[in-house]
Amino acid sequence: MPLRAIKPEHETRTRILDVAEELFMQHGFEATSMRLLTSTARVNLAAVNYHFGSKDALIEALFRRRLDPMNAERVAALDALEQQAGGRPLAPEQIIRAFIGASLRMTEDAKGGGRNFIRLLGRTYTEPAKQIRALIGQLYAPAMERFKTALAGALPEVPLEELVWRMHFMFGTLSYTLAATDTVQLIAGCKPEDRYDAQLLEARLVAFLAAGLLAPLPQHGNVRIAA
Amino acid sequence: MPLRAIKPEHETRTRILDVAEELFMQHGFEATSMRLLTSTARVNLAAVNYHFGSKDALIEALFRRRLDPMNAERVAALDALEQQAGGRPLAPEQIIRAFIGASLRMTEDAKGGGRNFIRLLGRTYTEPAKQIRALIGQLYAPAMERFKTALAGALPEVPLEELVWRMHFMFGTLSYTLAATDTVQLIAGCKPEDRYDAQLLEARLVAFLAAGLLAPLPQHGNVRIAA
DNA sequence: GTAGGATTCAAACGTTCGTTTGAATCTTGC
DNA sequence: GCAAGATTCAAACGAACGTTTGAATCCTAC
Repeated sequence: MPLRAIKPEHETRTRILDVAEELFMQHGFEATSMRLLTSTARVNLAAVNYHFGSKDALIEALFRRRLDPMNAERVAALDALEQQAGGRPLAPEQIIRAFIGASLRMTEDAKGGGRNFIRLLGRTYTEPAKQIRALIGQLYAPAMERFKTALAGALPEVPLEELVWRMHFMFGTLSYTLAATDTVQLIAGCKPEDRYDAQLLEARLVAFLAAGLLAPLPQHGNVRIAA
Repeated sequence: MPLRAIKPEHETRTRILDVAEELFMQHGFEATSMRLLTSTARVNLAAVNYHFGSKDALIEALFRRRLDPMNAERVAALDALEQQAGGRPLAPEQIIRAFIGASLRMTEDAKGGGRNFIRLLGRTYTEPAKQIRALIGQLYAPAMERFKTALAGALPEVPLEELVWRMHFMFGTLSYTLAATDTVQLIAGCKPEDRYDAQLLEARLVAFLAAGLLAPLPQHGNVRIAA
């Protein structure tokens, strides 16, 4: 067979994962049937159950394939920053870039399906199914802890409890921005292609988030003071 | 029938809507079957189709019931602010409070189901089904335009294109914060009851968002300058 | 009290779902 | 080149889905 160049190691598995990323992003988990998925991927209906075990296991494999490297990249970026700073405290902007950069870079990977995954991921934080949220949380936890420590060092004047909330806000801004595809156009008629000028979007996000993280502490009538 | 105090006008309709709010929030639209819904609401299986026409029409009625008053409240709050300001420009914090106040007040309505709705709404911005997103956008559009104008007046130094993105970020922060129920606990072990101290949460959100909206304009290597 | 519209009811409709099965086919190691 | 494992295939499984039906029941107005 001279035409077959190289034998793909796990061609069926990979093709299922790629198509699942796209269809789950377009229609959601529940609304994507195995029949549509397997026919789109040009594999047999039973292939998903053979290679992954079940639809749920496919979803889990899908997240693990992307999320582990992405969070590893985040932590590595943070490590590099801290090493080259040599003990000096990092600027919050640097930490923010280390965090959001991995996501933004993946949105530029339209060909490889990375963009599909990022948009799928953004909507999954609010996914109803508990097990999916639990998986996401589990895959994120180590990187989260790492960034919490880093931000606490960069923002010593922000109490830890407040910082946790601000990280939460940051997380929300990022995931919503990357996941919502058309809602933004309802706020205003922005040219859709701007969304994928990742460089400009990153600058906008960093400016907004850095200001938010560094905001003066909130004053509230409640006498509860951060410990 | 002395025991029946008052005849509820649309008891079945209302009970279906209330239960739908709760179940859709817990399990999502697709995963909530009509059989579970109607049996939980203690109505006949055919009641949804009789009173609403279909499951999709029920979803639409559910959003209309809450979203129209909520956005009307937002606009009214903004009107009141501008009237009492008498021509003087508003502070961004005031506008933010007018926008997020309606949502936060509804999260305190645990009894009436408002909290269910807010959490459901937050996850619906990224809902896969196009028709649902379109409905949400349509119901939001007038209030959005109103707040865009108000913020543009309060932030004259922010170019309109940048402002639209920052509103987008604000929207994401709010919806994610109100929708995500347990993801925050993965960032850090924050006491869950804090989430529903609406007063404290509002102060935190306003501080974060006001700083973000007022942030210095982003500098990016790209020479594209806001028009 | 009785006609007539509104509502509720149990039952069934046809469809689609995720998964399983067992044989057929391909791939690999010797 | 052949046994053995890995993979693919067509077909079917039982269950659950949203919706429809037509009779039964309730409510209201006269």
